[in-house]
Amino acid sequence: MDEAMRVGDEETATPRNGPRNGPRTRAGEANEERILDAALDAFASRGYHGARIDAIAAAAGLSKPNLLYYFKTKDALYLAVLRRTLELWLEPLRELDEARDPRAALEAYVARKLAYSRDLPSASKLFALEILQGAPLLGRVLDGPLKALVDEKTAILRGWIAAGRLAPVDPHTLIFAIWATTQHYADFSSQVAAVTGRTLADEGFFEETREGLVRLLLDGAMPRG
Amino acid sequence: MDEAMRVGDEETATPRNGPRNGPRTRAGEANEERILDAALDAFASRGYHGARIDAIAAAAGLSKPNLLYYFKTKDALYLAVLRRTLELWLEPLRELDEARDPRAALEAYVARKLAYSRDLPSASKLFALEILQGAPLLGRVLDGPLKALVDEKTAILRGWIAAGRLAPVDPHTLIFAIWATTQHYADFSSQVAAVTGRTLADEGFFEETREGLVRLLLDGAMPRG
DNA sequence: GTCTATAAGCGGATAGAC
DNA sequence: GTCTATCCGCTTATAGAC
Repeated sequence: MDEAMRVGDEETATPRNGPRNGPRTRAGEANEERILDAALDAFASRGYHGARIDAIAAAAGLSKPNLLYYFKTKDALYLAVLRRTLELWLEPLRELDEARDPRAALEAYVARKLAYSRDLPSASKLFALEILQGAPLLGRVLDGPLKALVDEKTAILRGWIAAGRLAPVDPHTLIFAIWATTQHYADFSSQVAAVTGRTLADEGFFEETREGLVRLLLDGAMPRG
Repeated sequence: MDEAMRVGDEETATPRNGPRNGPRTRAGEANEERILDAALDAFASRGYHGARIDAIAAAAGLSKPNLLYYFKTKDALYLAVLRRTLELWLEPLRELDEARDPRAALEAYVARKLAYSRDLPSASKLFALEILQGAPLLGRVLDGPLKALVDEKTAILRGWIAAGRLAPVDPHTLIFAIWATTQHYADFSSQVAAVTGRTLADEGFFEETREGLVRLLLDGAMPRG
């Protein structure tokens, strides 16, 4: 993997996510989308090195050379997948709203993140794999935009704590706990399925889990009173 | 990767973890240990396909053919690493003790798991990678020994709930939440470091995190009273 | 047990016709 | 834009001397 070009380096990156800058047809656009979808699944379930471009091409209904017409290298394809998924990944935290009631705001955030784990498990796994391996390509996103966003939101949490509207929990610990618990159901779905026999696709399990996480994170496991 | 032989299939597996059944010297034992240590780091940080056996050999201070004298194939080496780490991984949950006070027992479990994330981050990452990719080799461990262990412990939690010593939280949700939050600091250490600037190796951060997780999981984020 | 040298095969990437 | 055929480097694994 060419680590010289990272996701954060928008200047040095290909201007468009796509492979070429010239004119493109609607059929070409559609192919690109299908390739990116197939690549997301492949990279998420097998990792960068484990993914095979001929398998991605087959899943997208193209030949291997034809895929490489759209994305010149495996690296470029991986980068394009990462970029396309990035905004989606950062977005839920952005919605954490100072103006709302703390309980309602945190409940909504947990629900949003858990729905993301249900609806886009491959995206969650892709970022998990990338970060697990030291975030070679996402590094600058983590200590740039992500850190800035987290700083902004921890300030909101601190304000709530100062106002007595939130218990004096460490804001980073709380945010990490919400990420970890909700993403767990996507990233470790095979383990969750092995232990419980259920997945988030099961609507009842989703609702029980959402309710259970909210109760646990907001009210704790010890009896109140 | 040869998926025909899984970690759970002890019958069909090599009798010893090592490569040969015959006599082995103390130097040979030491080499095996060094290989397994190097292999754990490599597989955890680069994944099965990304790990290179010549790099593992170099890290262990041997030539590549010499490593292959100890472990005939890359697959056998990966399997041996997974087996050696398995017991260590299952052990903390075993210690969750019905006889103890629920609060003390859960505090101890969180502390144990967090210390594991600090002391053996590669082991945590290795299992995370394996489970993330669908647990091709650990599958039978998850729905066998792990499920049995979890069933046993959820029964304890249910007992505590029935006795009013624990709030009515779903036992699976609680166990998953403890796993997810504590393992997060090992598996996503690069993200934690990017956002907070600290790691569990920092004793102050470890203690704050342990305290913070215990407070959050046991007492919740909302003010009591 | 350990090495140097080499075989064997896979998988990313290219050539070039259509 | 899409394909068939092919190249070539890289990595696992083996041969065989020491």
